[in-house]
Amino acid sequence: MSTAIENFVKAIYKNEKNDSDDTKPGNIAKKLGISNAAATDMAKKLATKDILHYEKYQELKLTEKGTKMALNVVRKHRLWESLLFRMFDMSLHEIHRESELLEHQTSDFLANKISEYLGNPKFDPHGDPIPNAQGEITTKDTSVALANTQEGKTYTISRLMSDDKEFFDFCALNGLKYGNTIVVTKQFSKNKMTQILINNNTIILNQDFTNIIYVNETN
Amino acid sequence: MSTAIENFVKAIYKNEKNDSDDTKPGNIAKKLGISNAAATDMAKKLATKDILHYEKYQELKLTEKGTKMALNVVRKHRLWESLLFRMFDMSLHEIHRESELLEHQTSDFLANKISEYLGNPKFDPHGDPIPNAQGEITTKDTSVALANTQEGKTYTISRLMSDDKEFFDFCALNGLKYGNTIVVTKQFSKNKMTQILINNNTIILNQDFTNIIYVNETN
DNA sequence: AAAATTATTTAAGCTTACTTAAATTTTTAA
DNA sequence: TTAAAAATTTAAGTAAGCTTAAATAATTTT
Repeated sequence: MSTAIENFVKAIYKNEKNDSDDTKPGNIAKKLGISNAAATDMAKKLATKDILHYEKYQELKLTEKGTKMALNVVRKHRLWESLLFRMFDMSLHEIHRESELLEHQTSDFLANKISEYLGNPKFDPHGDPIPNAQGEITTKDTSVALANTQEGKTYTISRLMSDDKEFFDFCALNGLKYGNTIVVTKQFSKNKMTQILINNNTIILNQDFTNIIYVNETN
Repeated sequence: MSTAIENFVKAIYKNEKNDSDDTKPGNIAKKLGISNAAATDMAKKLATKDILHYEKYQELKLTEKGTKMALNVVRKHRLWESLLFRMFDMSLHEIHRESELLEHQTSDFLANKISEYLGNPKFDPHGDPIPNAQGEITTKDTSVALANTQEGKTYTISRLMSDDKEFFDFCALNGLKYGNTIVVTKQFSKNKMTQILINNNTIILNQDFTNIIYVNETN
């Protein structure tokens, strides 16, 4: 499968999984930086290959085959991120950028080698789950967005769901890192901000960030 | 630059460097598995980009710019081979196969990270020199093809110049490995075969192999 | 040195993955 | 509920990187 197709099914998969907007061609086009027309064309083509269901003006839905494809690409992406993060001194943004390219030129054979080398990890450095070789995600995700946490409780960071360099720079600067502990000291519901304590520093995050930082309550 | 262009300049570079046949479109086409017409088209296009010199019916010659491009791709290829060989249990053929894909999706940034991690190696697992970040090969190659060695002398293997699985399988089976020591016990000049002693085994190699196994005399 | 062979080039055409512009449908707002 | 806005689709066109077939030039053989 071509890089264009892999990116297309990946975008649908991620949109379905994480985003609130619908899975119509326009939204996928926006994420891929292509025209709506191109997205419609691609959708029609992939429908003939039984990769997704396409009906005029309706949302795009991956078939089982399409979902497998998407998960296979996601697996390679997250394995690369894990490997690059472990081996080299690279930021979350950098590992993402490189993995975005490498994922399409990685055989299943090599992906398995990487996975094995890393001890078949279940999560990447962003806290995102890594599908296994069969395209299954076996972990269950109990984490919640920081926006939905409760004042006074303690949490550990489980996912940093972003591709954005500025966000990751901010995270690195403030110790916001997969596995680290934070205390939610105040929720400003009206202003949609959250105050947290991390590494003895108090910082206030707005919703742009509290919606993409996921945490688990500590027991 | 596209994968097609990178492979094209790489093929010219390798042809000039290693092979005896001329660098006309037909030979490049053969190596890339494309038609002669496609090779001619590509050559004309690259000439307009100052990547190579093209004159009807003449050999293709890389410009300085084109040579730099080729060396940059070769560098990435050989760095990937070195990394995969060190980290995973993969054969010479397997690391080649995977590197052939990864090389085109590797930023200079990542290539430098890999090089640094490996201690800026000067040779890859085949014994081929790795160009530095400036596209220079700083080592000088004093090795000779096994076909041109002298009876009774002892050599160490310095390069296994092939992409072929069967050849590498043969090498692995017989201890023909970068750095290993062999004794040339007999040259059958008439029949173009060479008898060597390796790991206490005597084997006779024909010219297909003695032309691509390079060695250095031991002092 | 002419004929035969081989290689290169030109020409026309194909597929993939896009584009822009116009037409159509759906959704939103008045 | 109708008009306006927004999104989707269709249509036509482009560039890259190929193909095959035919024309042309170079090379080899006799």
